[in-house]
Amino acid sequence: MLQVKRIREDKKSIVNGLRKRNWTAQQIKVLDDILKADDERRALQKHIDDLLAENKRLSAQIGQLMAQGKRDEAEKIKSQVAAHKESLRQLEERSDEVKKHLEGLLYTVPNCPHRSVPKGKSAEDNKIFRDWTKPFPSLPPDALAHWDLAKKYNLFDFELGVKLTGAGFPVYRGKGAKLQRALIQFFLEENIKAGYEEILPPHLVNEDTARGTGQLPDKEGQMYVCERDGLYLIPTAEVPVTNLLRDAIVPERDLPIRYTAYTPCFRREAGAWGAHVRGLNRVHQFDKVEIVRIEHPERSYKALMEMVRHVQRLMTKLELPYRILLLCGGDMGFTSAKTFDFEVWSGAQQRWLEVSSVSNFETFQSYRLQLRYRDAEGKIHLAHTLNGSALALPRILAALLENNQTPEGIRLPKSLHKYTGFRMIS
RNA sequence: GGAGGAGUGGCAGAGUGGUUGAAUGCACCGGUCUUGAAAACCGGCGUACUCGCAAGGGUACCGGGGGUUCGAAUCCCUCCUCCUCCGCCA
Repeated sequence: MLQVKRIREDKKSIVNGLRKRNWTAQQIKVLDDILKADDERRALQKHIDDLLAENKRLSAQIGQLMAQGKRDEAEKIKSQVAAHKESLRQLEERSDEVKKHLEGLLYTVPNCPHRSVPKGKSAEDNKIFRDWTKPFPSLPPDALAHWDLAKKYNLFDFELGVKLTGAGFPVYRGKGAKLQRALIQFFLEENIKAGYEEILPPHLVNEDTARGTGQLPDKEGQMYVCERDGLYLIPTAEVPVTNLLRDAIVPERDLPIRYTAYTPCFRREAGAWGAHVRGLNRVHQFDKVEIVRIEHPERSYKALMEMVRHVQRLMTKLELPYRILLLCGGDMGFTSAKTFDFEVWSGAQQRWLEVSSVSNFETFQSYRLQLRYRDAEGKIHLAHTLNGSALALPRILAALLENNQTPEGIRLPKSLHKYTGFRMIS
């Protein structure tokens, strides 16, 4: 959520940002509605506070009069207070309406893209930040897509998943299951080496937590809900991990705070099914290792690049052809100020698959989370939050299987050997 | 799941209807003293919203929400969490 204060003080840059997200002049007018609603909110608040202050004073007087036995005078003041209370009731009712309205408006405004974010309407306008320049792996003419390789080597099974749960819940087995576990281990170890503290969070979260990172109310339809208990299945580790510091004030010297977490991710993906979703390209439950960073505002963009380089190293160690995209305003997520996407080349499908998204949210999340830090002078500021996948497993697995297939079997990259215990799937 | 007890500032812990945003201690920050440190002493030390150029005000918050009252940390209702006992159980 954007801070109203920022809209008030720096409307011009926000307007520019929204234009990058292809907002029309008509849409941008919501900023004026927000300022208007906030003006009303403040005026009401002032009025309410003044009346409350008056009542407080009068109540103290009543206390004194009672103590002195001046009942009549006390009664007179009581009626005065009663009159104020009636006004207060009305003012508070109106104030609640205005606040709700204001919040509703604020929820519709996405984060303001950083000035380095390119304009653009869709994925086609994303800038290639780093391209793959080497030749792609040469595959045999009868190269199989990962879903066929899975059958051939008995690595995972969608039909069984349907039997147990439904479409999009694969059952991994044998070397497929072990490879999955090895990847998780590999990612976690690499992240820990890079200074991230490992977190193993709950996979179900309450409403406050879902609200903290903006899953509620924005993406309610994307989450699985346990209605009876008021809990949500996490769509990403970002949710529980970033919320660790909800309502917290950390000392400046503790920054940056770096977390990494493996969790399964549950996504309803309502309405997202169509072309290109075969096999592991899109599923309802998948595994992901996430990195989260809480940063000083002055260093968050440096941190973003560090995270990009870190994910890059992971890709290199996995020996996978990849490219990095700098997302344009039109393709960026609602909450992000700047995002880099990583795509891996799927040799058999002959297409790029997104495997990581690394973003700086600046204060968009921390405002709602009330995640702050205290500087050397004791002043409190909102921290910047960043996160990225390092990495999401299914498409990495797909690319590993497809790109490394040989007549003898599937060859695994060296960095994984110590985690898998085998070098080939055959 | 059943019975009982408890939730107060970073921590410990007073406070059961009237100027208590909250005693006291510890921790922390600044100062005096000291060659330095410790001890001792003095002072400071919550967050959010809001008014003000500022100095400085105002309001709210004692697990969450609601209620009673002129007035609530204090009384009532409800939910949550923790502890003890019973039951169940990996």
